[in-house]
Amino acid sequence: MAGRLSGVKEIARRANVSIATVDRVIHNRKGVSETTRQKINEIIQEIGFQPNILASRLASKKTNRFAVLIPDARETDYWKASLDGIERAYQEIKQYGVFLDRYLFDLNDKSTFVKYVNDMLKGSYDGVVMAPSFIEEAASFASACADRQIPYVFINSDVPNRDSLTYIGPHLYQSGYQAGQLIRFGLKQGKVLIVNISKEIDAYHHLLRKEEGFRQYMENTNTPEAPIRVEKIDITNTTDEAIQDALDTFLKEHTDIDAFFVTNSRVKSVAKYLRNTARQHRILIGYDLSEENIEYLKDGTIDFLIGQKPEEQGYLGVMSLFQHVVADKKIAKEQYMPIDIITKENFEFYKN
Amino acid sequence: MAGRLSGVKEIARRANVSIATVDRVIHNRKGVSETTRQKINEIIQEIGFQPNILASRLASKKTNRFAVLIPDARETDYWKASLDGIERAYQEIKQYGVFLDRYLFDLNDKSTFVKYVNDMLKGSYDGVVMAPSFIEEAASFASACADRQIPYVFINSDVPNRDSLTYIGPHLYQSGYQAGQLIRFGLKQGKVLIVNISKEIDAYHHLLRKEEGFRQYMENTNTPEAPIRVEKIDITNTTDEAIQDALDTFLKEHTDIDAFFVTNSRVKSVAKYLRNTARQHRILIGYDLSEENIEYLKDGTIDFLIGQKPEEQGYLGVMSLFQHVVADKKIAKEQYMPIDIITKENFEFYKN
DNA sequence: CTGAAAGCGCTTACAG
DNA sequence: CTGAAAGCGCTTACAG
Repeated sequence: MAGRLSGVKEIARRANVSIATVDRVIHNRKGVSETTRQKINEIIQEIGFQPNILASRLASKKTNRFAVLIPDARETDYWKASLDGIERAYQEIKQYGVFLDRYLFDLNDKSTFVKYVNDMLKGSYDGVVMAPSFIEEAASFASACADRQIPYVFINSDVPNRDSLTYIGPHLYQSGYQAGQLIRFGLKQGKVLIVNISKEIDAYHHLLRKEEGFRQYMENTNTPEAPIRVEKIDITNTTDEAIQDALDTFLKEHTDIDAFFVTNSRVKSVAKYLRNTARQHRILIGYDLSEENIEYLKDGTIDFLIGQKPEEQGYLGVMSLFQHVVADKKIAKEQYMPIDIITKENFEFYKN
Repeated sequence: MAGRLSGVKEIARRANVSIATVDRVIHNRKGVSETTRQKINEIIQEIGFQPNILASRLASKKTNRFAVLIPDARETDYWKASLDGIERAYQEIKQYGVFLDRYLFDLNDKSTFVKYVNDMLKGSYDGVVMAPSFIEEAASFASACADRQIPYVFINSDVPNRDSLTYIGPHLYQSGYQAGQLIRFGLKQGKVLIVNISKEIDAYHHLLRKEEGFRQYMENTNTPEAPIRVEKIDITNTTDEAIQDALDTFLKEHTDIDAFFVTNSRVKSVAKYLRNTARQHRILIGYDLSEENIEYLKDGTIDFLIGQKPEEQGYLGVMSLFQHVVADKKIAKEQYMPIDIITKENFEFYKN
């Protein structure tokens, strides 16, 4: 494996000490004289020693327990994909003695989030991955983790001013900015409607960041000859019926909308409306590769979907924890997902 | 790790045999009576035995040697990225006793390809990853590997009718089809020029597949009211000067081109021409996130670049070999890369 | 056909 | 502050 001239045994031989002492130095344990510590460290440098992580985990029998806290997969394709990524990561690392508990809360019931948080704090985990869907509750959970020195990772959305190990998720503002580019490329000039559909205050905050980016793009690129004007509608009753009604009412009054930017995966509801009311094609852009959204992409109602790589988020969430806790590697503070532009023509090549 | 009640020792205890015999059964080695073999297999099923791959590799000291054969990284950003991915994979698997040799041939000198192929055949490798840039030579190399029972993986481009372990790379036809969608979305109607720039017959063949996809999209979506007509130019002298001249000559005669589809990373040369001759913006789409291309994306000369994930290709090439040879996993016959749509607004979130 | 023993590279008590 | 020995779960000769 690592070769016979580069292991702890070789270091011990060169330093004229036992391998136990070498081990102490490698792991910065105390009980070694400064002299021998230095000598050993020099040799480590010299031969470029890299511990054999297989042998290390095998011998130590050390295990780690991680926990993930995300919305229940049954809710949406999005969280299903995230969980898939989590499982994929787990398959890769479980052989290293890592255990993983999954807590799947109900997005419509904040109390399940709180309950699981309490359970998790009792569980004495070595690391946590969470989707901070309920910002305040997540923030206080983060504080509790910090107090207990438990590293935690945010996926999908961030909580400001929390010292997480890393944030893994979309760059919301920039993805709105990207949507702006696509619409301008296809529309040239006219009027576009931003559609925010959400009943959750917490989530609404995220939609606004996308809206900001979108508006900024239009502002930056507008010219007097080819202006694009922006309207917006907030829909807070999220039953499908209510959404259809809200759109109908709005569009009866504003008949000159050429394009729609829906700031989340609810784009399917707008697609449904547009397909039913037909007339002619109008540009429609939204988020996420849910099955329903893809149906509307296929039939041409939706022009573009912006993908946020939920599977990758889940995978990286767990792997980042592993790299940090087990492999002692440096982790980037922010890991923004690519802003995937998905069409009828390329969606088959994106799993999520 | 795997828990004390599920290892070879436990199986041996239950079967009333030694662990050596258990090992023989696990690895289908001969020299075990049918009776004990069955008994052991039953127990393996019963307790759901999964061998500890760490311990296995550690104990066996088995090593594997892989080789990669790709164009020299100095040639282009593209192959630099591919090599990066290969190195990333290698870092992950080297601890399992895998060694990797890199053969970087000169894209402009077929003889270097042939030379390396001969070297590799002498090297008795356990697996090969190659970019079959020279189709015939690659095909005969593939045959030689097959004769020797050496699994081989094609990345970046495929060789028809060869029984590779897997193909990892773009779906050329579909990426051209995707380019068609983008141009129609922005252009609505007019005239588009396909630009093939290549002096290599082998490579030209790939460009044609993209061209086909592009043309098919236009054909499928053309209507009498909003037709898009397609012209094309092949440029086989690939010095920058010659390209500029060829474009200049062509465009003096065809002044009504509204959009350009360049079928490979040479899009930078077309961008240079368009930026220098200015007038007004015309739609320009090409391939690959090279530094130069990104410069033209940033300044607005290029509208879209289609990414082919060279880093990912390199990574998956090596990992597929590892999964097959070391971990004995099933590998999908074709692993098409996503057709990434890259813009000025999202390129920062794509490494390659 | 089968088993006892040594060993992979590292870690962990334990003894000094 | 330091070392000898046992052991992690598996594999590999070697002996019978």
